Amino acid sequence: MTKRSPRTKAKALRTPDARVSALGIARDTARDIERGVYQPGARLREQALADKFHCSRAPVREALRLLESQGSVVIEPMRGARIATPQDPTFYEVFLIRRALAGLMAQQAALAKHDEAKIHFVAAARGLPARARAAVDGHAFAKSIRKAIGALIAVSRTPRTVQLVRSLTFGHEAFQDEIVDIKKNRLAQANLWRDMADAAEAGDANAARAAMEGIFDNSRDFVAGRLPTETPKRRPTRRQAE
Amino acid sequence: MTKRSPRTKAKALRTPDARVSALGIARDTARDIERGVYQPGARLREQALADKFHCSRAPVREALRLLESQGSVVIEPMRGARIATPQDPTFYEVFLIRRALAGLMAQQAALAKHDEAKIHFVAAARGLPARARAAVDGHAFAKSIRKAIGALIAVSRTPRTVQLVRSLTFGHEAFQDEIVDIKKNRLAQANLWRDMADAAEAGDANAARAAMEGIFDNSRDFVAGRLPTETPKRRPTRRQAE
DNA sequence: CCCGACAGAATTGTCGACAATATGCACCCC
DNA sequence: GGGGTGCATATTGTCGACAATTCTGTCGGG
Repeated sequence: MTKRSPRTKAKALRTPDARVSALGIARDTARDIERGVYQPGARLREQALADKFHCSRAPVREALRLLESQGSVVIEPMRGARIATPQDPTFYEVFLIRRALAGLMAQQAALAKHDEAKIHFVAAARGLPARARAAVDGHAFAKSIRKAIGALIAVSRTPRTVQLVRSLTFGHEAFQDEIVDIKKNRLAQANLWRDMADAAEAGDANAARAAMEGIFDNSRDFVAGRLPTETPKRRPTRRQAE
Repeated sequence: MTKRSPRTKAKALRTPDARVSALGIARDTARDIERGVYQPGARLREQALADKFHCSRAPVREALRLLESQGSVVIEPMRGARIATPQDPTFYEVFLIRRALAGLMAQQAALAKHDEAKIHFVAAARGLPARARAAVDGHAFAKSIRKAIGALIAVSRTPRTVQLVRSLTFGHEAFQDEIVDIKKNRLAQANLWRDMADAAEAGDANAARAAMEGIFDNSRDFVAGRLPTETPKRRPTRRQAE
């Protein structure tokens, strides 16, 4: 007879755009960055973003701080926010860091108990070899890979690691599509994902981590061959606003 | 010609505390957290910090966002900021991340070529067991550990990783001194450092990483055994400010 | 006696405006 | 003509106030 009346009190939001808060702005802007709407190094003026989202500069500032912590934006005191540039001299080191953190995720996924998320991940990873053979180009297969990554994120339960990897992936994910564009790499990576799924189901953390690191090593062989030619080390333009 | 409006060029700082900006507040508060001024889980009310630093709430909010990105503070929407506690889900995850990144550093140290930095690191690490036996308390030994860490940083040549680990060490290094306060742990860690030095000299990256991860696992056993007695996450809704 | 609902207080989210500082441009001197 | 200097503009940092939401203490009913 206990009348469960949750304290939902008719949430009436007056603002026309109900989702224009700091978090929403950060999410939308992050998506824009991911989609390449802004050039690397482009300035993000607070007033412009405030006008775009029909709000004040305060939530925009919060959103920019959030994006900075995510790594996709760099804020310098009194000089504003800019899109982060992958022109770091530590490009290869970032690759190694991502490798280590991804290995941690695989390890945690293997240690996680068997629940629906784990079953989903194992299924997604095991299906990759078949998709690698069926896919005619790298783009379709990359989509499947991203699905498996999403399942891995869900099962590993390592939000901070995911956040860290995201902040470090900027400028690197461009290689991924190229890597799986070669059928040999595609199949090799798919098989490693399958190995990871087997290890995860068996609870073998070391094997899962080794498989994940193998995926990165497979990519590294590809990336290493084309990295040395990249050292522009100059600032092409000064004004890249908007 | 344009109109001439001569203005005062004198730089006059009106505020008595010239360095009370968001960054300064973040740094000072981070130091306070490190020194244990705030209890883990204590709330950080914006107005209280604003009063403390004689400024408005805006820079305080910026500082809190910064501290959140560093992991020493947890912010929940509409519920304010709290000092991060080991009970927070991300605490152990941060520990694992540090473990993975430290393993990467050891790995890179082993792969580095033999130069003066490597010789220095190997010597520093090999000397730890003797120092562990000679040290009468944990504090002296912790100093030797820090020296070895400095040598490892120099030889591994992973500045980005070091920066990342530094940003994640908040609230964790407090345990380190306690861990080496027990002689058994002290000796175990020293021996693992020695193993790491051996592996580094032999160029065995996997062994070096395993030794480093062993050091963290040794610490984890200590931390895990002491955590349940900390705070039982009940409902300590009393005033925990200041 | 315990559970749910209500009102008050406390705290956070957002806003518009002002002050401080960096950037860009024209001018002046060499 | 080139380089340094100073001002005008644009952008960021900060402030005080209001609105929205959550938390706390109290009251009434079963």
